[in-house]
Amino acid sequence: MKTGVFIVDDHYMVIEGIRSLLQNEKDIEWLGHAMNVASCHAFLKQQLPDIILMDVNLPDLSGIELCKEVRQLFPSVFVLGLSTFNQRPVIQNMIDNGASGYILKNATKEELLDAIGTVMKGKSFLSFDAALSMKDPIDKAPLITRREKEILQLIAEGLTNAEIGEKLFISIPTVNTHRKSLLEKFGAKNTAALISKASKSGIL
Amino acid sequence: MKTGVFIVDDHYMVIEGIRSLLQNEKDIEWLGHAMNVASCHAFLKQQLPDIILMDVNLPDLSGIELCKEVRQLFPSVFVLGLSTFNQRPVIQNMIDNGASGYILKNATKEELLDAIGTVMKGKSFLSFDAALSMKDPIDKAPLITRREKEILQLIAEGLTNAEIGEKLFISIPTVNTHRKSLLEKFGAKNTAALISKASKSGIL
DNA sequence: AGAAAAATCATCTTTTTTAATGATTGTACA
DNA sequence: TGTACAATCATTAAAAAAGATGATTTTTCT
Repeated sequence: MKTGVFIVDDHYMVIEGIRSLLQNEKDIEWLGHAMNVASCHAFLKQQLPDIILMDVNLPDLSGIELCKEVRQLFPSVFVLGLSTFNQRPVIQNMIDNGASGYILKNATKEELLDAIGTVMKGKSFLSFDAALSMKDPIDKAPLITRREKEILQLIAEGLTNAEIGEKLFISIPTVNTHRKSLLEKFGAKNTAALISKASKSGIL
Repeated sequence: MKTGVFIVDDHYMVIEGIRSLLQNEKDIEWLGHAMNVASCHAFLKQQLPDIILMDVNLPDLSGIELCKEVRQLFPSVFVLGLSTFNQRPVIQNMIDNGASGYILKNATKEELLDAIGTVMKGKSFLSFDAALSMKDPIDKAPLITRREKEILQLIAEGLTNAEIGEKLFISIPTVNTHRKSLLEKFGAKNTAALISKASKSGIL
């Protein structure tokens, strides 16, 4: 019984790379690819793969949503995230939404096969170890609340506390409180460092 | 006479994808790949390719530097940048440093061959058209000076004007002047917006 | 060599952020 | 059902950034 593999990624060369890696594998059947959410939907109406390799950031921006949907509609279909580095928060988000793990785009053929095998056994595959062993510094994003995120985004847009307060119908001191907890949670000395770290960690 | 192609990219799957796309081309000889600047250097000591496909952001962070070096040391070697979207400023930087153009990682086989052919004729290949037709909003980065960039980075790290002045041996008003021209060039209302825009445009 | 751009410094005012403390009201969850 | 935690508001003060103007010295490029 072959494992049906489908891939969703907006980079043709990555699709081609994975296809090339998997094409001679006896246990794997290449079902095709989609380069956006819409065509992935279209495919799933026709046929269900065993596993979907899914880029964590698609042009539609809703890779996380897609993962959630797939897992809800078709619980038998496993999702394995495909990512580059410094996308830890996005990956976490994807796993929270039902992905069975993720694999880095610079993984070797062996790692890829290992990941597919592991996931098909119902286990999860995380290559955090590989990521951690890289020198690339991964700023892990702190957990922030809905309100804090909302305010963080407005700060990044350049609004002052007064403007944010007006927009959200809250007082300036309140905005300030959230701002301070953001600074603390991110370990940032000031707004500049805050926005910089938030950007790097993928929240913005 | 075959065209010798070498690739520098930190994503194994992209390397594999391009190899797979090019392997049956009669006019192209696959010379190998490097996943970082160091091993690219090592290769160039042994053999000179006709064209190097080079990822714009390598783990060493010095893709632009590498491009510059290669073009200076070996003017006969063409460099074609490999990029994803929203990296316009980085690409521009690479072209300013001698790259003959760039191609998106979601390009088709035809586009890739076209790009290689065009570059080998000594022309430049830019897939800006393709990029522009995408809905992905590209924040084009303003041209900033070396000094401004230096200060921008220190601001992003959370240093105050006084600290920056001390570090760079310049006065606080000077730091302020640069800061203001950064705000103006980026069209940002304040530091938060500045860092946010700079991050999005890939400068940080 | 000369023009343009970059980098430097200064003064002064206003606005905004940061810090330090304290307190109340919901609400989710064990 | 009580205990975190989130979200709200307040006061006061110090630090920092932003805005306005003007000027000099280097670099860089043509």
